[in-house]
Amino acid sequence: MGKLMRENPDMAALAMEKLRAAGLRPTRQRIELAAHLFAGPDRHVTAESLHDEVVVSGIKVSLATVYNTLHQFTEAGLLRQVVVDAARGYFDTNTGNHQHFFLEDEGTLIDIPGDTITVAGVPTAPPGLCVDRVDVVVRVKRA
Amino acid sequence: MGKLMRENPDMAALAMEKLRAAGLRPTRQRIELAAHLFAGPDRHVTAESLHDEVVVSGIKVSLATVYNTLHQFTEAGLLRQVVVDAARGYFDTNTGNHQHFFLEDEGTLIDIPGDTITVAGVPTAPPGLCVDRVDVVVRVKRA
DNA sequence: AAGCAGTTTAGAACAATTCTAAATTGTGCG
DNA sequence: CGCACAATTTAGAATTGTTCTAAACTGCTT
Ligand SMILES: [Mn+2]
Ligand SMILES: [Mn+2]
Ligand SMILES: [Zn+2]
Ligand SMILES: [Zn+2]
Repeated sequence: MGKLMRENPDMAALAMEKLRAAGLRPTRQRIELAAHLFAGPDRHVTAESLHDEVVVSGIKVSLATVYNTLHQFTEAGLLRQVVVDAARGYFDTNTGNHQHFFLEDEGTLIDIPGDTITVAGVPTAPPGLCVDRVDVVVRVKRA
Repeated sequence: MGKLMRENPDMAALAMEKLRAAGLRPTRQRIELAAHLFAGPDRHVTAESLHDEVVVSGIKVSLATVYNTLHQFTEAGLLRQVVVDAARGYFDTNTGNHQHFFLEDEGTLIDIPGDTITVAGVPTAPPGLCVDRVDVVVRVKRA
C-alpha cells in the first residue's frame, strides 16, 4: 500500500483539483503534500513530522518547501494553525469550528467536535479590536 | 521614580520575603526580578522583555539568569506560563484562574477575570489521562 | 575570615523557523 | 512540440528563542 502519488493517480488528481481551486500551481511537491494531508481523515502535523513522512514515502521535498507549503495552504484556507506549545507550530487539516485536547507528555492533539464545548461570557474586545477566534485547549496529562 | 532596589528598601524587603517563603535564596538578581514582577499590578512578561527592563533599570543580569529565574518562580508557584504564540513564551504573575485576550498584532496579553468566561461540556479526558487545565484564548485583531 | 553549596554568567550549543540567491520546473505560446 | 519566463524549489546560511556547560562568584553558616 504505497503512498506515492505516481502509484495513486486518483489521489493525485484530487490533490491537483484542490490546489487549482486554491489558486496554487500543482507542483510535484505540493501534490504529494496535499495528498498526505487531505487524502485521509483530519490530522495535525508539524512541519518536521510531515517532512519526515513525505520523505519516507519516496518523494524529494525540502524542509523549506514544507514550511512554504504549509503557510500557503493556511493562507488559502486549506489548513489552520494551532498554538499549544511554545516551541513548535502545529497545522490542522480540520479548519471548521472545533477544539483540542493537548497531550502534554506526547505532544499530540486530539480533536473535540465543535458542538461539544460551549464558551459563554466572552467579553467584548477592547476598543478598536475585534474577536478573531476563541480557542479552547484542554491540556491533559498522565493520570 | 527609580526602579532600582537599592533605592527602594521596602520593595527589596518584600521581594526577599517572597523569595524566602518560596525557598529561593534571595540573590541580587532574584530580588530585582521579583521586585519588577510583583511590586505592581499583575503582568505578562517575556524573558527578553523582562531582561531589557531590568537591565535598563541598572542591575546587571544575564539573559540566562532571567530564564532560570522565570522557571524557578514558575516551579515555586509564583508565576505561570501562558502559551499563545508558537514563537515566544510568556509568563504571568497572575497564577489564579483567569483567561486571556491575545492581541495578535501587538503580541500583548490582557487578563479576563476568572469568573467572566464559562466553559461547559468539556469531555472526559482520554483513558489514562486527566485534565490538567482548560485554557481559553480570545484572539483579537484590529477591527 | 574561610569554606562551600548555590547561583550567575559568557559563550557555545540547540531547535524551530525564515531568508537568500541560484537552480529547476510548470505553463502558455508560437 | 519546444522556448521563454514567471513561479517554485532548494541548499545552506541566517535568525530567533531557549537551553546547556563549565568556570567564576556570592550568600550563608560557622
Ligand atoms: Mn502581584
Ligand atoms: Mn524557536
Ligand atoms: Zn484539530
Ligand atoms: Zn494573565
